[in-house]
Amino acid sequence: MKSPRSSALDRSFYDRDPRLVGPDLLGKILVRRQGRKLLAGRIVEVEAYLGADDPAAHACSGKTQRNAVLFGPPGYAYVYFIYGNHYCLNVSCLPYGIPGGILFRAVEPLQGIPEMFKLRGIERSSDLRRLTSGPGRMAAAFGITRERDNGKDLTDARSDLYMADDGTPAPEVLITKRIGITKAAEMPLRYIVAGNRFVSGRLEL
DNA sequence: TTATGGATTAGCT
DNA sequence: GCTAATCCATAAA
Repeated sequence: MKSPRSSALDRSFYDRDPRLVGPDLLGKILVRRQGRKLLAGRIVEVEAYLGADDPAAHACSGKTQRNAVLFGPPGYAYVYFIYGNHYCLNVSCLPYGIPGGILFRAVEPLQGIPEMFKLRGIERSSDLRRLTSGPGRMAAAFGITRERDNGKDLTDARSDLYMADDGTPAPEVLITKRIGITKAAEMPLRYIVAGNRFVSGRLEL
């Protein structure tokens, strides 16, 4: 594995349609520096959210204080709080002024697993699949909050939160309908690594 | 100022 | 499978 500093995904990677960025993010690595610990997970499930054409997207009805990051330059973290309990992590796509983003739904834990269990507040003996499988769980396992991470540049390997490429070959990608939404639920904008057991949904215990 | 409902999860039936 | 928990951004007034 190359050094994390040299392997951060650059801004041009995100400066494209979310429908292209989404599948390309599968197999990449989410890196978090938590104190002296390093947390890392391989991305196995994401969803694309578009702009005005996508009724399910937060950016659908225009720019607001909350969703401003989605309208900003590509490669920045959009973190929102949902259902009174959970944070969700996205990355902005497309150039400044054009909204769009990718929601991170699940990763396969690679490094810092004991720390992740601690951040989740669950026993180390729990099913590993429940650790980072689902947007709320994943955000909690990586200690992600709106206060701490919203608006953060994910292309900066000196940051405590960024995306890395360790050179792993692109995995086989499956495309499905998005999960947990009521509007535009039929749009095929969910991308998962074929056969990976850390993908959220049906496969859980 | 108040009302509404959501890109979820855990826990129970 | 079903639902309560629980916050806050947004819209309506």
